[in-house]
Amino acid sequence: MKQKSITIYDIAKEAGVSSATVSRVIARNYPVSAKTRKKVLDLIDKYDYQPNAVARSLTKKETKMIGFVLPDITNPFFSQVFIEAEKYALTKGYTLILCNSMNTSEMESKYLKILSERQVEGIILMGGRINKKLPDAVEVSEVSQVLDKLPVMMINGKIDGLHCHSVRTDEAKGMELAVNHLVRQGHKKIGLIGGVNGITTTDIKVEAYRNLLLKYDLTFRDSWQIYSGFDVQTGEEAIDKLLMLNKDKLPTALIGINDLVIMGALKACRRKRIKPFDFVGFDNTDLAKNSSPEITSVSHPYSQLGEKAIDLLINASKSSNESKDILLDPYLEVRESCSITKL
Amino acid sequence: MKQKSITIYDIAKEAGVSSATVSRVIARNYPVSAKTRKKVLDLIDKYDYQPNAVARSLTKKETKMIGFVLPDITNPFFSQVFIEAEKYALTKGYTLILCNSMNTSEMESKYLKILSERQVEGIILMGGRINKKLPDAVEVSEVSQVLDKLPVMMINGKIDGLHCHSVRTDEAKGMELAVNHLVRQGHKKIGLIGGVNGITTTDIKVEAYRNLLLKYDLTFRDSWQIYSGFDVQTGEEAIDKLLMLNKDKLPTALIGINDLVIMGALKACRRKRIKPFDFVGFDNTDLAKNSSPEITSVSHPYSQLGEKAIDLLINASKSSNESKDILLDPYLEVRESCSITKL
DNA sequence: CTGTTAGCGCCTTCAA
DNA sequence: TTGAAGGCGCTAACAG
Repeated sequence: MKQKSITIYDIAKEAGVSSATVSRVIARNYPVSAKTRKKVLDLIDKYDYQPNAVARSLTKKETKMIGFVLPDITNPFFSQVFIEAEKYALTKGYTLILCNSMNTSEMESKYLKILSERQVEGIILMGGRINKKLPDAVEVSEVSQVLDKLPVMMINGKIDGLHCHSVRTDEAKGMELAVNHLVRQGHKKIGLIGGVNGITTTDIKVEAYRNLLLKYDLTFRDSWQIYSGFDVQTGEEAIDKLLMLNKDKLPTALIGINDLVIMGALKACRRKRIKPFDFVGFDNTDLAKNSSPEITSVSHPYSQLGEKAIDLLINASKSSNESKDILLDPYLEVRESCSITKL
Repeated sequence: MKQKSITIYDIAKEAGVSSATVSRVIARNYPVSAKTRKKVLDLIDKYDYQPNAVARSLTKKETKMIGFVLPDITNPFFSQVFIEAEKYALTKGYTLILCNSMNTSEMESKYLKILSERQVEGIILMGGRINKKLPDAVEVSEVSQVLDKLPVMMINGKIDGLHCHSVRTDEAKGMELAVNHLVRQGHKKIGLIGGVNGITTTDIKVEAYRNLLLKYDLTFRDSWQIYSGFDVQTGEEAIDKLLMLNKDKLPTALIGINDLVIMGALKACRRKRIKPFDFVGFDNTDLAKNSSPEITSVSHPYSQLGEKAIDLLINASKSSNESKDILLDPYLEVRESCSITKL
C-alpha cells in the first residue's frame, strides 16, 4: 500500500454514478445499463482499479481463504497433496494458506489460532495430532474449539469424536496391492520396515500387513517387521536392525512405510555391500521415480485427495450436519525396484 | 463462520466499558487500569473471543500477509527456501501465502493479481519470469504494475530496470567451490551438465564454469558442457548426449546444474553400466543427502535467503528508495559422490 | 485512564 | 436501472 489506492468511490465520482452502481458492475449480480457499465469499466481500466478483497471479506463475511496445516512441505508426500488442493481451490476461487507446523504441536496450535483469526472459511489438517492412536486431550480440545467456528477437514487422519469430514487413502488396500505384487513375483518372505507404533497411518499398514501374511499363508516373523520412523536415516537403521535380528533368516522382499524409508534401505544395502531386497515403497513420491533403482510404490490418488478435501470443505456448511468420511483407492506404480534381485 | 461470532462490542457491553477500551486491552498500546483490564480479559477468556483480523486489516491498512510466488513447491529447492521464509515471517507476525505457478506464465499473472487484491504487503518472486535473459515485455509490465502498489522481492533472479530488491546466492562463487573441490581431488577433465541457455541461473553458472577452466588451465571442450534442463530425465539425457558426443574422450567429473540432474546422471550410468563420474550437484536439496551415493552439492544459504527476503520486504517501505541487491555466499556440502570412482 | 466518533472499502437492502 | 444509507469489526484521533 505505497500510495493511496483508488476505491469504488473514486470511480463512481468520475463516472457520475453512485458507488453502488460501480459495485454492481464489478459483481455482475444486478442489472446495469450498458451505457453506464461501459463508462465504469473504462474508468476501472484507466486507473487499473482492483477491488479490495479485505473490505469485501468484511462485508460479505467470506474470505475465500482456506488454511492448510501440515508438518513439513519439504516432505514430498505433503507437497503433492497440497499442490493438488491448491490447483483445485484456485478454480473455485479459493486461496490456500499453507502453514508448516515443523512437526511441533505448538506450531500447530499457533497456526490454528492465526487461521481462525484470519477468518479462513475452513481448515485442512494433515499429519501431526490427527494421526495419534492416543490423542492428546489439549490438542483435541483446541481442534474442537476451532470446529465451533469453522469446518475442518482431515486428510489421512482422524480424531475420534470430533465432528468433521475426512478424506483418506485406503492404506489397507494399498498394503494389499504391495503384498499381492510381491507374492506374484514369487516372494514368500516379506518384511515391513519403518513407521512408528501408535501413529495411525503406521498402525493401519502394520495391521493389514499381518492379516495379509496370514491370509496368504506366508511366513510371519516378528523380527521382519521393524518400526523405525519415517525418514531416510531410520530406513538405514531398520536394515541394520533387520540384519542384526535375523542373521541368515532374512526376508527376500521389504515393504516400506514410505519411499524415504526405502531410500534409506537402499543406502544401507549399498553401504553394507549386501544384495538388496526387492522393495515396495508407499506414497509414490517423486523420490520413487527419481532414485536409482526406481522404487515401486503404492500411490495415493493425489489429485482426488486434494480435490475431495477442498470440495467437502467448501460444501461443509451447505450440506447436512453429518460428517463424511471418504475412502479413496490407492494404486500401485510398478517400477524396477521389484526386480532388483534379478539385475 | 458458522455462528455469529462475538465482537469487541459484545465484550465491551458485558464489561460495561466502551469498545475502544477493549481494543486497547487487546492491543496493549494504551494504558488501561488493571481492574478493567482484568474484567475484559476474563470475558475474552470466557467467550473464547478472537479478534477479527480482516476487520483489523481494513482499519489499519495492513494485512501482515506476504505473497510468495514460485513455480512448484514440490521442487525441494523452492520448498527449502519457502519454509525458511515462513519460519522467519512468523516470528515477525507475518503470514505467507504460497502460490504455485506450475511453471506457467498465466498462473504467475493470475496470482500477482489475486495477491494484490488481497492487499498483501509485499510479494516474493522466485523462478519463472525473473530468470530470463530476454524478458517478456508483458510479463515485465505486469510486475511493474504490481510494483506501483507493493514492494517486490526477487530471490535468485532479477528483472532489469525494475525498482525492487533482490537476494541471491552467488552462484559464480558456488561454481568456484565445485571446481576447486574437484581439482583438489585430482580431476583435470570436468564437465557441466543440465540447465537451459538463456535462463540466468544457468547462464551465471556456465559462464563461471568456463572462466574457471581457463583460470585453472584445465581442458575445455564444448562437448563437455551439455544444456539439457532441470529435472532427472534431462540429467539422463545429458549423459546419453555426453557419451554420444565424446566417445573415448570423456571428462572424469561432472558438475550438475542442480541435484536432480545428477540424480538423472546416476540413473543413466547405472542403466548403461558405465563407471560413474565424480559428481558435484547444486542446491544441496534433501535429494543430495538421501540418494545413494549421497551427492556432494553446492548449497544455498537457505535460512539467510529466506530471512533476508522477508526482512528487506518488511523494511522496504521504511528504508530509502533505493533497491538493494544482496549477494549471499554458498558453501559446499561434501559427500561421497566425489569419491565414487574409488568405491 | 476512558468514551465518543468517524471512518477503512465494499455490499446490500430499501426506495425511488 | 439507480441512489442513499447502514453496517461488517476494528482502530485512531479527539475529548474529557
